[in-house]
Amino acid sequence: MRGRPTIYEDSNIIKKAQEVFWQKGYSATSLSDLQKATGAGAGSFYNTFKGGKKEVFQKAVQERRLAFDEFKNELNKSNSPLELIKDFFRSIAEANSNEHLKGCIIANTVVEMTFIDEDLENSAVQILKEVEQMFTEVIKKEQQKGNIKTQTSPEILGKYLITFWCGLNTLRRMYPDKNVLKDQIEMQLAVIS
Amino acid sequence: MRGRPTIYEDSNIIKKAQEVFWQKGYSATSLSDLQKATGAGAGSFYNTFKGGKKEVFQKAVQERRLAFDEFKNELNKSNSPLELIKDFFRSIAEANSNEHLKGCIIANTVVEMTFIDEDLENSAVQILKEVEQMFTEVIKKEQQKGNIKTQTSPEILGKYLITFWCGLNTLRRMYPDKNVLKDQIEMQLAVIS
DNA sequence: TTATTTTTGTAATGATCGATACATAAATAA
DNA sequence: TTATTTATGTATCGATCATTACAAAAATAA
Repeated sequence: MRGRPTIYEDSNIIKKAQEVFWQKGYSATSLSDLQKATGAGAGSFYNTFKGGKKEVFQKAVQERRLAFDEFKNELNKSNSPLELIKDFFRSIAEANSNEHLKGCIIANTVVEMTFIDEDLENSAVQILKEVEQMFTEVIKKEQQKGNIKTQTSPEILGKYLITFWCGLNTLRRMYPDKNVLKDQIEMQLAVIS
Repeated sequence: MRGRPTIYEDSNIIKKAQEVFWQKGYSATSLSDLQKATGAGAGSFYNTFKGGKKEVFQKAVQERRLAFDEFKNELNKSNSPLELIKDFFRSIAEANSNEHLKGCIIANTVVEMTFIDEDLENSAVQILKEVEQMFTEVIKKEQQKGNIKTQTSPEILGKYLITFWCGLNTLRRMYPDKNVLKDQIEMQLAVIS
């Protein structure tokens, strides 16, 4: 392959940019912020991402979806998928204060981008709906197996969990405290049993 | 009183500015946006609000708190405060699509401002905590009266309701649909009974 | 009337915004 | 070596940012 070798790998730029976007959101993050965080100058940045700031944000969001896909794979292999979901929620309480304050980049994006950028808004909403559907499917199966007593429909329970996830996204900022969150998460998960 | 008469009333500027902030958030709202929305030019704007954009945002948020105070007063006069709270949540489903997409300006602010402006973040968090406390107090009283069977502590149930409120803030954007939201709200309120 | 006070409208400020232009560096292909 | 290709660093773009400066407008007080 010809040409000067790349020193700023795409994936690394996205990773570093994601950290800034996650904390500051889309609008409040400047190109200058991204250049400082990634080390890449404007030349490299726009050579790699013709779509500029928006393209990098999209890719940072999509990168986050990969983590979700991975979790979904684990769910499919698991014998107790509901317990895996519950443990995922429980693990949130164990995060450090900075992670609490950052919250979920997808949920943050839905709140921030509604009247700002339709594309970014839609792709974030889409991901949340996929997560919701994952919840719903697991609940449906577990209900059929008799592992869940509640007769509430899996659709409503799935929406209950995604609503909880989004609510937790704010509660964590109000109380970035392990003990508070732990009790709260346990109480809310008890609804699905 | 001396001097040229005011044609842009403070309260009116705040009201108009609030509408823009509510939709677009703090960072994405420009002074130009505010001037278009309020009609007031830079002269009037900075003559009235020395603190500029931030001061107006603060006042727009505090104005919203008044609505909360009013509700709190109604709660204190009510014989069935819990039902009043539940009806408040139920009324959310009846909002129009634009209102769903706007969500709650206080909850939005907590998500947006975390790493951006400590003052604005803190005042929004403060308001949510006061709402939570209102929930908690009502639940405590109703439990003592025997109107709530659940033995879960009022503190956890209060946090449950504020978490629901914040979760609903995102769910409404995913599904700005009366029927979806109605069922969801009813299910979540059933936990407090 | 004249002086004083306050609000308003407009022009300008310097800073920063996201993005582009372009020369140079650094590799491979011919 | 020389030509070609790609990435990088830097200068700069016009636009917009939040804010300030300032003169004119419009009222009351003297």
